[in-house]
Amino acid sequence: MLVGPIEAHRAVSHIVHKLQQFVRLSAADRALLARTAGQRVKRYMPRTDIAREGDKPTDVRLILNGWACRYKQLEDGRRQIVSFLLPGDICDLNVFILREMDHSIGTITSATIADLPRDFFDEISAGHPRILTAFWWESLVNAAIQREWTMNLGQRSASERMAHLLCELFVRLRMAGLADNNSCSFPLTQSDLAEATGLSKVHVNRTLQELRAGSLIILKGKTLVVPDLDRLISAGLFNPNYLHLEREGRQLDANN
Amino acid sequence: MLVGPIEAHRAVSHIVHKLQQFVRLSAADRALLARTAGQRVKRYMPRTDIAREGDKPTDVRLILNGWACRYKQLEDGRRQIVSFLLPGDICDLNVFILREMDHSIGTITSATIADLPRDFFDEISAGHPRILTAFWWESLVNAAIQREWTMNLGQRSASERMAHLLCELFVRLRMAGLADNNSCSFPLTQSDLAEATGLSKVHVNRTLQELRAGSLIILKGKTLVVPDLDRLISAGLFNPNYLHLEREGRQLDANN
DNA sequence: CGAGAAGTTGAAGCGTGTCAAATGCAGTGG
DNA sequence: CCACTGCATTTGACACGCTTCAACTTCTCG
Repeated sequence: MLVGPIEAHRAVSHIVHKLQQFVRLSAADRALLARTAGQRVKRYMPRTDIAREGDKPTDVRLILNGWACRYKQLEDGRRQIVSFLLPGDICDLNVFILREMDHSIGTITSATIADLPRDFFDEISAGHPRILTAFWWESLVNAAIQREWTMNLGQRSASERMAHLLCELFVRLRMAGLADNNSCSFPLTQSDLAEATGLSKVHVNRTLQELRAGSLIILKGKTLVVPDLDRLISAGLFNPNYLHLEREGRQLDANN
Repeated sequence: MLVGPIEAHRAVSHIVHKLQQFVRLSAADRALLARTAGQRVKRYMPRTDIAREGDKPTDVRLILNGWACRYKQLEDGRRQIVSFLLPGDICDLNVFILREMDHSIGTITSATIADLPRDFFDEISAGHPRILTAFWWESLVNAAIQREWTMNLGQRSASERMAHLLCELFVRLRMAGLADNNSCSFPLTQSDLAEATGLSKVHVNRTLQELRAGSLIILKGKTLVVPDLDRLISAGLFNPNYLHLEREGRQLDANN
C-alpha cells in the first residue's frame, strides 16, 4: 500500500518532531525518513492485534498515526498494558535478534503503521548517523519509561499513579506535536487505564473523579484537557527527567 | 586496579556462560572479554552507590562479582528497586547517548565491577560481531525483564509476585553458572524484596512464610533452595520466554 | 558478650477490589 | 426521528489483601 508524498510527509512529521528533541536532522535525513515511511504502509482497525506473543518478529515498525499498546496476558486472562505506542514511536528494534515475541502489540484506535525494511537500517548506519543516534536515543528512552512504570506501579497510590500516567502521555504527545497548549486527543477507555495502571475499572473511575474534583484534569469524550500542568505534575510526583528531553544538549546538529 | 589473569578469567566466566546461552563465542572472543574485563576493575563495599540519579554516565560497566540493583526514589523517600544486576550483567550501554542518569545504581553485596572503555566497543564492532550481537541480546533481554516486572507489579498477588521474582533470579543465576541443581546464594534482605516487589516488609515476611509452608522454597541464611522448580514456576505464573534462552532448545528442564 | 540489623508476630485500619445494578452515550436499522 | 442495542461510565455496599504500628525475638559480627 502506497500513499502520496504529501500524506507521507504529514505522517512522518510526528517522528521528526520527536527526534528533533534530541538531534537536529538534515533535510536529507528528513527526506529519507519520509520516503521510507511512505512505502509499505498498513492500516489497522481499532482493537486489532498487530503482533502476538509467540510470533516471530518480522519487521521494525513505525507508528504513523493512531494509538497502540504493548500488553502481556496471563493464562487466566489477567492483562497488563506495559506501554503505549503513540504516533512517531518505533517498535521492535529487536526484530533482527530475538526469536519470538514475549508480548503482544495491539491497536487502541485505527492506526497506520509503516514497516521499515532492513535496507533502511543499513542505509542509516552508513550515511545517516544522526538518524541512527536518534533511534538509539528513542530505544533508551523507552527503556527508561519502562523503569518509570515499574516505579509507578510499585510505589505510587492510585491517584498519584493516574496523574503520573496522564502527565507522561500528555508530555509525550506534545513531543510528537500532538498536543496544543493544554489539551490533547485521548482515545483510552477507563478499561485501558485500568489495565495500564493495575487498578480495577471501578477504582479507575473513582480516581478520575477525584482528579476532576481537584480541577487537575477535564476528561470528556475523547479529549483530555490539563488546565494546569504543574499541578498535575505535582499530584503525580512526575519528574520528566526519564524522558530525556535534552533539547539544549543537541550534540549532533546537522549543518543544513 | 589490576587483577591477575587467573582471577580475570574466573571473573569473566559468568558473562561468557550467560552470553553462550545465545551465541557461541570463539576462543578469541573469550580472550578479548577476559582481557578487557581484567583491566580497570573496581571493588565496592556492600550497600554503596555506584551511580546516582542526575549523574553524567561515564562508562559502560560489567558486574564481575556480587549483586547490585537499579533503583529510583521519590522525594518523600519511597524507594523502588527496578532491577537486579547479577554477575555477568552489563549496565549502562546508554553511556554514550544520554546526558544524565534517570535512576541510581547501588550494590547489595560487595562487588567487583569492570569499566569497559569506548575502544572496546569499537573493537567488537569491527572484529567481534558475535560479542556485539550478544550484547544487543543482553540489552533486549533487559528490556523484556523490565516489561515483565511491570506485569508482575500490576497483576500478580503478593505470593505470585514473590514466587515469580524468585524464579527469575534463580533462572538468571543459573544462566550465569551461579546455581547448582536446586540452590543458589541469595544475599537479599526482606527489605530488598519489599522494595523490589512494592510490598511492605511485614507482608514480604508473611508471604515468604507462605511459600515456605507450601515447601516451595527453603530460604535461610543467605541461601535459597528451590526443591521443585516446576512448582515454584506455577505458583508464580512464571513463563521464562521473556528471558529468551533460545540457544538450541536449552530450556529450563536441563540441569546444566 | 553486646549492639545493631534482620526477621517475626499480633492487632487494627484503610485502600482497593468485587459484585451488581443503574445510567449515559453512540451507532444502527426501522 | 425514534427505538434498539451494546458498550462505557457511574454508583453503592461490602469484602479482603495489604499496610501500619509496635513490640518482641533471632541472627550477625566486631
